[in-house]
Amino acid sequence: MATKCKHCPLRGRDHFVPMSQEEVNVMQRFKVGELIVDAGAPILMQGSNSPQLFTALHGMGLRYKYLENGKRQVVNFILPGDFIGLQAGVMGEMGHSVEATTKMTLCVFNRSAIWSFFKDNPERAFAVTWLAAVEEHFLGNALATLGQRNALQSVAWALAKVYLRGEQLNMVSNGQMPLPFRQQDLADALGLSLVHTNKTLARLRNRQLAQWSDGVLSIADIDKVADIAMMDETSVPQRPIL
Amino acid sequence: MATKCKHCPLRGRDHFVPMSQEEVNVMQRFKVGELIVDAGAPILMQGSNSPQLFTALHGMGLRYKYLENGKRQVVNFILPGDFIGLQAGVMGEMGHSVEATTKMTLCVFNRSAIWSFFKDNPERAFAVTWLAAVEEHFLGNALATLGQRNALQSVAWALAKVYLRGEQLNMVSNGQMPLPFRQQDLADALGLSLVHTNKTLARLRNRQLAQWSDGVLSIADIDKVADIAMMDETSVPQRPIL
DNA sequence: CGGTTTATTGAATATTCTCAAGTAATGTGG
DNA sequence: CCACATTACTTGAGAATATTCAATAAACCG
Repeated sequence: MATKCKHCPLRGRDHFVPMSQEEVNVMQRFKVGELIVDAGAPILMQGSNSPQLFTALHGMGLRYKYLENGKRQVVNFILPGDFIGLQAGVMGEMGHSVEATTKMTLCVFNRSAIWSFFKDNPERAFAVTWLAAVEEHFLGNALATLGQRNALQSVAWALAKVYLRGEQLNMVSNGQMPLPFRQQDLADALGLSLVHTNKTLARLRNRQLAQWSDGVLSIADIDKVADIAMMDETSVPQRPIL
Repeated sequence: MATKCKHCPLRGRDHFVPMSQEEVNVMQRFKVGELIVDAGAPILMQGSNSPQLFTALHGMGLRYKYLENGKRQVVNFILPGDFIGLQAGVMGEMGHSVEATTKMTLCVFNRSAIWSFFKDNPERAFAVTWLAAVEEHFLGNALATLGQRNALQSVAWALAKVYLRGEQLNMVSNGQMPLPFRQQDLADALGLSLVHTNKTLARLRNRQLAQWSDGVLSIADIDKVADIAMMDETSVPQRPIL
């Protein structure tokens, strides 16, 4: 029923650091099952102390948090290979919520086993830290976007970023990739209003730089978009998977 | 000359997770020296692959990154106990720069030893991951600030946040703590212009909520400030030190 | 004592937001 | 199959928030 780690659909993609046979076996032992959720389903709640950790296998989702005034900050888009629940895993409490945007398949790990996991598998422990560092790196860039880029640069940055991630995951063909989010999700990720996000997307579309409609993102010249976005790193290094 | 880990000035403070004798010994072996830098000195450069990792012992600093257009995003203020260089340590490259704002004393660790450190000391490896998760948690909140709070709420959030950190470090007395940064640093942290930051600070001052001048932050009623800031968590959990 | 940095304030400008209205696509119950 | 509700996207216009420009004051430094 559940996918075997040795047949993990993610491992083949060149974006990920290769795993030894032994590491795959370790992950297989740590994995306690597979979770399939429908679009719209909540996976983790902000403030919760979930007994489970996940790796996204298929589908897409959102990390977000709500403020008291009802405004929502989208922290990141979740794509296959993303690790979910680290904060609860080590600190005991999630700083944000996670929900599925499309139907998703998730690898399920047991939070109570994380300590023995660390003790017995230093390579895997290092991989967990690596992923945390990757996320920290991303959030620093996102912060710079909200703080220092204007709307056009922000939207260009977000689209280019997700496009580059899509490329690494072999989701891009003919300059197109699936991006099944709403404009409101992007607006909440960039701290822009829906209206302004919409108009900014229209500007990029009119300039023939990026088109995003019906859940499909299409970028003809990624370098031009990255240029508008002032992205310093248009290549993304390998990272491990769990 | 160099501070012995067993006499570390940080460990006494109740904010930090206690360390066993054995853990202290491990840190002592991992520690290769102490670095003292003057105010204004660079410590790590964005994009660099530093051979060293640090823990701040005394003094304060800044994490920041520059964009191509010359704008600067301050990612975080560095206070004693902060771990510096994790990204280079695991990914091989820093996503931001670090510089000293005051004279600083830093514990120095050897990056090349990090792997054996992980292998031989799972508890310490777990602590590193914990710190990474704490930073990720903070950055998520910072993102929500830049994205969803207005200037008054943002400034209130930043001041309350640093004040609470100061409390944990026993730096607060009589509602006052040292905060030796410039208004420009705060502005760059919140994605606001210097002028607007200045005027917003004046508003908080006039309302007798928070005063920050001559490098000293003074908050009479932290709950009121946290309230304006819509902070959900006014208590901060313990965390490990390295 | 000039030169530099930091903080402060006013005024004009620009960006972004909110409000409002309308379209298109989809789904539901009668 | 149609009327109606719902959701996502689009566009225009006025309002609010924040930026830029400019000038001044205060503190610090060599």
